[in-house]
Amino acid sequence: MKIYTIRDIAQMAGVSVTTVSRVLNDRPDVSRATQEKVRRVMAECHFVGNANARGLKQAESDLVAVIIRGRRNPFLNELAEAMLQCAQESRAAFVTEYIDERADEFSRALTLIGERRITGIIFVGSRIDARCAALAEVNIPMVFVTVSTLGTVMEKRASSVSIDDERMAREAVEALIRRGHRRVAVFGGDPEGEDSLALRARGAREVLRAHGLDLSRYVETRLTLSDAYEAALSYFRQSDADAAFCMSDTAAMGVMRALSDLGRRVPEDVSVLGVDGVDIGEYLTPRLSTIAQPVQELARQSVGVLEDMMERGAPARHVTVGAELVLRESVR
Amino acid sequence: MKIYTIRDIAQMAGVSVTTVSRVLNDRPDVSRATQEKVRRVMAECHFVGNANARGLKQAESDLVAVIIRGRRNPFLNELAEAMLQCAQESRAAFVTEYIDERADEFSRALTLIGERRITGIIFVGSRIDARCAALAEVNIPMVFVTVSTLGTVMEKRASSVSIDDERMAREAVEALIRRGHRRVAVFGGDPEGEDSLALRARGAREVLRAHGLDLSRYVETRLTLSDAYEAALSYFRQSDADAAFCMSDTAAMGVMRALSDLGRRVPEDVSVLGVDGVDIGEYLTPRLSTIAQPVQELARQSVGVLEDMMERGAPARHVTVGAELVLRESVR
DNA sequence: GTGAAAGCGCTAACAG
DNA sequence: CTGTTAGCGCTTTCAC
Repeated sequence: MKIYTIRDIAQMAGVSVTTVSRVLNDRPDVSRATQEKVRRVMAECHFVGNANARGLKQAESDLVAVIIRGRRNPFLNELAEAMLQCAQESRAAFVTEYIDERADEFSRALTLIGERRITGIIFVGSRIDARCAALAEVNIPMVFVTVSTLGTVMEKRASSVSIDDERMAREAVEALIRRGHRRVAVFGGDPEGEDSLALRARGAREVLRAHGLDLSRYVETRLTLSDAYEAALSYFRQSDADAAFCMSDTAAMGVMRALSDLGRRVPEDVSVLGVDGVDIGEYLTPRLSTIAQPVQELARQSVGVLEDMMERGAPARHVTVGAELVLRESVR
Repeated sequence: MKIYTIRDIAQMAGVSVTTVSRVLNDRPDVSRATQEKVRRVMAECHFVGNANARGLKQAESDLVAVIIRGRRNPFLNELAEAMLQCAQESRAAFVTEYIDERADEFSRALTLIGERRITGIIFVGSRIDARCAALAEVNIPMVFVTVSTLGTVMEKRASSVSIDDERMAREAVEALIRRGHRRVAVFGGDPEGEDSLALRARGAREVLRAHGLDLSRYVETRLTLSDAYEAALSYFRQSDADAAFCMSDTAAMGVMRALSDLGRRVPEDVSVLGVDGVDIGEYLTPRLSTIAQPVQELARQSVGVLEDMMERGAPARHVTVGAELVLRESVR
């Protein structure tokens, strides 16, 4: 199978490479006749332009990288899918880049800037921490989704689109308390960071305090099925908690399994509440209660904000979208 | 933030671009001293080579595309992750390319060949059908994972690595029958294709026949949570089936939820058996029985076979790896 | 061991 | 409306 270049096409169509390039880029200044002739030849040869050459030439081509933390994270994948949908209409081309949860997405971003000359970045599911320093000198539009950069070192540089994590955590725990739970366990990440998990921990603490309770039932764990499962297994062996607020649906599933293993029923003995609202949640038995993140909205806004920055040089903006507490069977 | 080119580095290090290029590619013919000097300058500038330029020049760079059908498919994602792991040691660079389940991965492959000059392809979770014709003229190494191309038009051209779908389906249904089930429903895709789902349907049919039963309880559906759920809901409303063999774990989850909605207990009233062995399965209640695909093995073999083809010009090979029937709580 | 120079395929002035 | 020309940043002969 021969791979044709723009030059081959030009020759076959009896025009110059420039003209072919024009047709390729839908430039208006080509006569109908020439255009059709060129298109016909391209179609016959199954011509596909070389992206490397194009990328090399157009230093300013709009290429945005969507960096997703965790290929196995269903929520982030739902979100990425929705973003790519929104990006269809964008003038820019979007490429997804998965990165291991333990890897450093910021240095990866730097590499991407160097090697592919990307002109925009969306960080999906990143944490804001010291590693951000790597981005200090970068001056290309970026937006963080699912985490707010407000009040962090990135505030001025990067936009963010997220739910109000603190408030939603408050609402979640409040709901649990209102339903008679006094011994609320919380499964989350490092409560001292600047990320969304820390905000949720803070929100949970506030509400507990307001009700004369505290965050002493905090279980720090990675939010994976197996880690949350193990954490819950050892925690509930010696705990009288009657509710668990888990900072991701995936973690909640691990916790539910552990409870089941320990002979505790959900929700009769322990209520379980997750975060994210992944589709699998409502297929579980019992159906998982959750704080559903507005995936479409998150996607739409993040792509929109990035475009504003890229096309109109808009300054960093911080958007908060509404999440929804969805009470299903896993909460008593 | 300035983006440095190899030329800048050369200038700063007081050498020629050729030398920098040599260092960049770990060529042996550079003196220790020069090498160190260049490396130091590159490190100081956080130099990252432009992949477009490199890709443009090296028409024969080993770039393989891993085309994955369905970003939301947990099994395929597990598999892709494992493959990328194996690919770390490979000389070739691997890039993942997700494609919608309804899109055409074959024409996408053609485009990738044209625009990124890829030199190898791994199709993850593809179906073999008429669309393959598009690949007829392509002569680059390809391997299909999870589906066998043996006996199809692609047999000579493309390698494949998969489980013995027909046999595993036989084993699955056999296990169900052995446990006293006579009314086995099967949830799968088009039973008349050339893909793995059709093979499974065939295997199921054989065993049923051998036991004086038939495939009349076949429910054709897409193997997603919602589609399988809807299909099962309407099917079980008017069916006396006492077991369901589902051709993916995801579909099995949808079916379990539907059964639960209809007041049928799993496994007391209906046994459910899936395929794939995704990690979430053992966290469900009841724990999902499944035909577990050997993810690591599938990954290792597919990458290995592709490398054999790329580096040694090996002919297409067809590898069958062993799957394992894992009986858990969802089967009586 | 090192450098000069010729492109890879494409786009974008600049002329005509 | 169309063509000529000069690179984008890198690798790779081919000399020295």
